[in-house]
Amino acid sequence: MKIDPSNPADLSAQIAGAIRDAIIAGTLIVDERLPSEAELAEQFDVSRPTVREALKRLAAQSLIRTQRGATGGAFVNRLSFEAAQPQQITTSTLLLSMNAVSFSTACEARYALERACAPLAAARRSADHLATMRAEIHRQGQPGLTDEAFCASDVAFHRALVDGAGNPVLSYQLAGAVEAMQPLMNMITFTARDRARIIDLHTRIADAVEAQDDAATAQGLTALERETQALAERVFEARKPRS
Amino acid sequence: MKIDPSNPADLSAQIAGAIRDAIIAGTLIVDERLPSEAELAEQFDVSRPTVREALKRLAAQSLIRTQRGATGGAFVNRLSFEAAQPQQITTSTLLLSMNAVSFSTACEARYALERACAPLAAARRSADHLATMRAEIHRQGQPGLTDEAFCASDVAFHRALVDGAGNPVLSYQLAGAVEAMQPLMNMITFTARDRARIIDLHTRIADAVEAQDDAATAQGLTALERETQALAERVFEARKPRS
DNA sequence: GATTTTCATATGTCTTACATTTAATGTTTG
DNA sequence: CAAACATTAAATGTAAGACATATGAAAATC
Repeated sequence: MKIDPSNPADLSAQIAGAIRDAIIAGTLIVDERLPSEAELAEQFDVSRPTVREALKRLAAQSLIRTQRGATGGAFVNRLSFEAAQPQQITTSTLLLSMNAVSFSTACEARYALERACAPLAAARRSADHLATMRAEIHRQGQPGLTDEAFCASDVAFHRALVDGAGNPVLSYQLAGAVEAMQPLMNMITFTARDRARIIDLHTRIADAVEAQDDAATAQGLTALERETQALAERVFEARKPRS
Repeated sequence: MKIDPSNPADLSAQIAGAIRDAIIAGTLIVDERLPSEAELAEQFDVSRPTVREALKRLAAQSLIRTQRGATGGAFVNRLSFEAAQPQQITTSTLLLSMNAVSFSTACEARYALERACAPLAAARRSADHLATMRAEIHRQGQPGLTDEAFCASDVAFHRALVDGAGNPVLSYQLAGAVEAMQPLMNMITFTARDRARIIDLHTRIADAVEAQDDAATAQGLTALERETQALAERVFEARKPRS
């Protein structure tokens, strides 16, 4: 692991990159302890603050954790799906909000990905996932629910569907797509009639999953996508004249 | 934006979190300049190194960039799909390698997601994407190609397929799933017969996409998934006795 | 008026120091 | 002898000050 002092890039970035590469290459194993900050500083021939900046960069990506005290130090993290998911969601959310991605594009991606889960979810759905879906449908029908709470419940419903596929890799990838839609959905106001339609489609999807009918599940999702797209179009169209 | 000195968490982590929240909430706009390190240090009542550690955390996530010089400082980044993709790929790769995700699970997720792109890719594929797919198929047939280069070409082929869907959100999400499979695929040795079968299926898929036949595209992907799963099973089975 | 020089400002880095946490070690005491 | 307590050492966390360096803008010069 070497760095180039003549490189215009920050030393801390170079050091972080070198350690990251070592982790990816398997030179550094999970739970292995890195040399102490002082030792790293000597190895790379830089000062301790510079090493610390590099370690913070890695900590921000959950690649390492640090522990104080006598047997403390920096340890290579076992990157878990649970730890990676929040970051994935944050990044996805910012990507949508900063790049003027249209509602339509994001919605298309989300439902395309969910349809990918339909066959697996239909085949493997557990009683647990079904119960969650039913519970969220029930919550969505309660009067006095704010639009925001309705959206949150919608997300929970879809995550239960995705988790029903029983594939952690799928769940991880889709968490970003599903959750990142929430801020966009929150811009929409749902009339009672809108909610009724959505709840109806949710019920149809849950029934299809319970019956292990993958085709019907996919059709339900497609219908829900159409409904959502049309609803968004109506809402955004109605707001346009104001601007 | 406030931090709690009595919080057991690192001050730099708290500061990074506060700034990150401000970016997500829209309090800090894209390309807006943050206060200088010295000013931030005063605002949060911490030292400059602590502020710097916080900024490095944010830089590691591409949320900010820094510039030296008179009009320099830390600026809120417009998070682009191009910048987010490498991180997404790194994370996905590490997730697979560190969590003992089976080849079968990762493969299932990858092909499920790709099938989600099939209808869109069939409908929108451009001459450009088709040309890339054909070129990669041709490359895969060349003699003397190493297994690693064959895998890299395979990834390029599938990325062209995904990009053909013309949805940046989909491309971003799938980049992780497709690229993260490469290290796993690299563990496989491809016989000439294996390669011929895969190239044949690739051709079938490219033909289907060109003909804008979404059903045939999905079927081709399913056949390719079966082929890949069977191949991996054979290879891993053959290696087992050794251990 | 165009070019060069100077200068102010901000980040990048180093040095030193002290605070705090934590486990291991040593010591005292019942 | 054992358990509770105090000590110590090692590591990270934080602070303060200094210097190096890059860079845009203003001032001086031709």
